[in-house]
Amino acid sequence: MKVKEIAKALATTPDTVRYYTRLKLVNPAKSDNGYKLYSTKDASRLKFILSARQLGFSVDDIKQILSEADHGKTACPLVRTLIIERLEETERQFKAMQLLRENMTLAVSKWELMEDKAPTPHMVCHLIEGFEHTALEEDRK
Amino acid sequence: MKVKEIAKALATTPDTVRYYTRLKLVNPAKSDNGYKLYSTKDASRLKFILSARQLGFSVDDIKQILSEADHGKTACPLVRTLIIERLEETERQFKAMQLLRENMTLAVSKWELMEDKAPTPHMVCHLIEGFEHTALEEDRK
DNA sequence: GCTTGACCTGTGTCTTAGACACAGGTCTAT
DNA sequence: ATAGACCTGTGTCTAAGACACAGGTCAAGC
Repeated sequence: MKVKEIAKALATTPDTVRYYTRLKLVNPAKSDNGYKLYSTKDASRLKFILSARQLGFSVDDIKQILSEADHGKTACPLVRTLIIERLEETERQFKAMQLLRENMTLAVSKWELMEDKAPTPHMVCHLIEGFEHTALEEDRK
Repeated sequence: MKVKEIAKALATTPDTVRYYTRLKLVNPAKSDNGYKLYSTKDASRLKFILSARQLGFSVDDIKQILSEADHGKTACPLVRTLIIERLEETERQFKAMQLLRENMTLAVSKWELMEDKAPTPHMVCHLIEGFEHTALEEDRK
């Protein structure tokens, strides 16, 4: 399969496939015209990479995992370590997102309340101006 | 105030303050020794920037908002547009995080179940190998 | 045989929001 | 006078691709 074909088969972009190929995470064969030819083995390797990416692993993590696996090691202990790290990181980010979402929703509803008040021109915007203070109050707690 | 002082006062880093200064989001005065001097006006401008960043606005968004405000415009309509975009984006990311979190937790518990099974050496790791399939099954739905 | 268009190649640059490095100038204290 | 802590501007680095560009290759139609 050529790059565009395999990209479509894996529901990703040719650029992404080329990127992983550049990093030598996959090593496709080359036909004599110079085109890269991806085998089904390459395909499952790419599938693995894409899955791991979805799980939040960095490309660098994946590089390590594949490297261990390529040298005959199980890679399970490494994956164990990495996934625990990832899970913690995800949890942290998730909480941050939750907070951000709350803040935004709060900000929007505040802004709706303020909307029909007379605008004070020196404020950049009631909304953020308002949020700013609440944020500071929060900080002081 | 000099850069390190104002950074501490705003609970951020000197590098961040310098970054915003480089982008001309703030324009501190300069003392004759060449040092930048941040006034309380600069401070509240920076506070605004930091708050907006916390709300998920990009630096470029903020640049636009401040530019409108600096030209005497209210900037409220712009902020209205931007915050609605941001909120949608946040919601999207939040759902993605939720899914990622689920996937990871699921993956970890699966992996714990598999742990005492005999390891099959050709697998990179049961965990991801397993996830890969469920992910694919999900995709086919 | 030739052209056109769709594909491929490698390489290089761009993005975000800062972090970090570096060479050199400046302040304060000893 | 000199050490140490600070400042300056400028340049480079990060992650994970996206995009651009110059040139090579293939299949179809004329």
